[in-house]
Amino acid sequence: MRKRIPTLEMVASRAGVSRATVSRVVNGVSTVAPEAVERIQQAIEELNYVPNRAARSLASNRTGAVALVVPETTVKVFSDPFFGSVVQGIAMALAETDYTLNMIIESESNAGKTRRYLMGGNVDGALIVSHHTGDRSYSELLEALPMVFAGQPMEDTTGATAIDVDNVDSARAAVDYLIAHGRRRIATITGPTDMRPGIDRAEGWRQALEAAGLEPGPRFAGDFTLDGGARAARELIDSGEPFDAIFAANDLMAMGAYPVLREAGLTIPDDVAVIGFDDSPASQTADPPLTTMRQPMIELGAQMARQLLRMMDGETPPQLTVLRAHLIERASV
Amino acid sequence: MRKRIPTLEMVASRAGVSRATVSRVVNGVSTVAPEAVERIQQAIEELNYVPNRAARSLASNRTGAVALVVPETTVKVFSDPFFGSVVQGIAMALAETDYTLNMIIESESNAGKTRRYLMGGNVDGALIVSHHTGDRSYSELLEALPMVFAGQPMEDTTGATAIDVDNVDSARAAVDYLIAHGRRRIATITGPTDMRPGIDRAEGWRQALEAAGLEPGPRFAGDFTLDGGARAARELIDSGEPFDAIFAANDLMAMGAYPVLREAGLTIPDDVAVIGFDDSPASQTADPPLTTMRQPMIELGAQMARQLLRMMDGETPPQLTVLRAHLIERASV
DNA sequence: TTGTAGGCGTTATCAA
DNA sequence: TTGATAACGCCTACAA
Repeated sequence: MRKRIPTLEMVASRAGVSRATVSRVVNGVSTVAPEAVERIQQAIEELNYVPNRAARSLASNRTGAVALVVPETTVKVFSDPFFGSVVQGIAMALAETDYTLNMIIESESNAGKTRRYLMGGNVDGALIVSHHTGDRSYSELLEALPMVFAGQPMEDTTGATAIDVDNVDSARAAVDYLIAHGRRRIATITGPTDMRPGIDRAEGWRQALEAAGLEPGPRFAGDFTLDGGARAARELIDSGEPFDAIFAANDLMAMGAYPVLREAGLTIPDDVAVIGFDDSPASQTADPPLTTMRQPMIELGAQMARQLLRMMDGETPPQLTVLRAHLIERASV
Repeated sequence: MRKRIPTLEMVASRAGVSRATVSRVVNGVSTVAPEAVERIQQAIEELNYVPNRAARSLASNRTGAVALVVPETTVKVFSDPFFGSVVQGIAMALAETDYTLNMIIESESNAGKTRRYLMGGNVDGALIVSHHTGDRSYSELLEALPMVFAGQPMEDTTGATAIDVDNVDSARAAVDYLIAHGRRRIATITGPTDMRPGIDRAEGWRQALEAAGLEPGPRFAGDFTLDGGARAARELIDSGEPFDAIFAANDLMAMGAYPVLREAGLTIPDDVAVIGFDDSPASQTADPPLTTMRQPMIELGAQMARQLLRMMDGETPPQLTVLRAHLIERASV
């Protein structure tokens, strides 16, 4: 039989005070006699008392919980360093508080479930690491619950608070680096053109070339996958256009290009420099190790959490906070 | 101002019945007149009613939540495909139920927090993806809360239910594969000898050789890192012992051995076959792509969740469930 | 500084 | 098949 869980009531009677006073001590209200505090704390200790969250939540109308909304597709690529690090940042920032993280997986099959959960008074706020961000289902929620998004939504969801990495700027930095290393015919393998990072990184590439007075190099579309990168690289080579560097919109595509370049008799970085984006784990073990842009994912997660904490405190934080990726120099440039 | 959240009471009055009846409908109790059900459901629809979890939990003494306990160190290597996939499996299995996943990060700084959380009636059960499994802090909890562990604890925590991969068996399968491909002098690079997987995989290697009537090949200790693998490979070569294959206890070490072998003038797989363990992402992009054993992590997560569900239903599931890794054939053998 | 008492939204036990 | 009604454990005016 499970032992009976101690209640406030039990602590009170043991300490010889009322429940109200115990409640005050538990919640750190200062208007309690030091001596009483002492007695009560001892009773708590002895009984091993832990406040019941449900009761507390019911009475106070606050839950002490935060929702972490993840799309199922992200879970599928859970090993995606992006997501993992963001969660790490969130978790770390939250660990210092008393908030609990409720992870909720969004999928086709439970579309309404997420909404119900968020509306059902289960959490005090929500962190959305989802790509469906533009969904109007969220816009209703926005007025009901403090929410912070990872990544700027495609559609300009009004009023949404988001933390994002400046993809344009970061891509430009990557291309600038290639230019600084003497490359002049810089090709790009882009991401899908219906995803923000895909678009923005291509734009950064374009801007960098323009700013340097170079003519735009060849450009081929990938899909953020290894195979997509290989395919794009092949097209690039078949096109016959000259190039001495490739800016790939992510590491996977960059590494997909590696064997294709090699088969074409090109060596990296002598004949062609390659730079990626993401600093994914495999980029380190690639041969040669891939130079890439690392996004401050942990920081992004931490910022999300901090913003949300502020919002739950009643503050109105900035709509959009932009972070910047930084270069990881390895041997592919 | 936030709109007032609809309550059971409101639904009841709108439908012209008592709260009790509404509660019955919400909870799917069948003893309600079809006509009443109809009216009530409509009222729920119109008001957009969602049951308040805290109140429900308080009254029913069940939370509808499950804790997912992760050690901070795991979060640090969150991109660890192991963890990600396990979570994915858990999430998927739980998505079909009404349980919510409460992720809780264990760290030095909040040691007691986890315990308090689990004891505080916050969840109906816990899934532990932690390596501190042997800690006695858990053994107390075991009697208070249904818990399922990922991976068999080193110390035989009594009464703990765990799902694990059979490392001995899986390692043996890997080595059998090498043997089937004609290798006869099979070396191993082991993991740390104070970790279960390290020990067990080495044991599987030994057993496979013994069963095939081969004499044990050279054996060197690594530490599951890239560098450790390289170091061990160097020792192996320097030892002068002949070998035509290496079984590395994980992919990272296998890939760490690659450049060392190459420098020694050995080609893979012609001169020496290499097989890893884990099917980590980088193993695909390695050159040559690494043949490896993939652990059924998603399945493991799903099993954990299912076992826990059973336990929360009052059943007593098996103490230990063992899964088996399967071979991913690539080009390194 | 402390205690009293009402209420938070559900569930569950009885009667009816 | 339904409805009162009493918990559930805690918070929070309000009074003392």
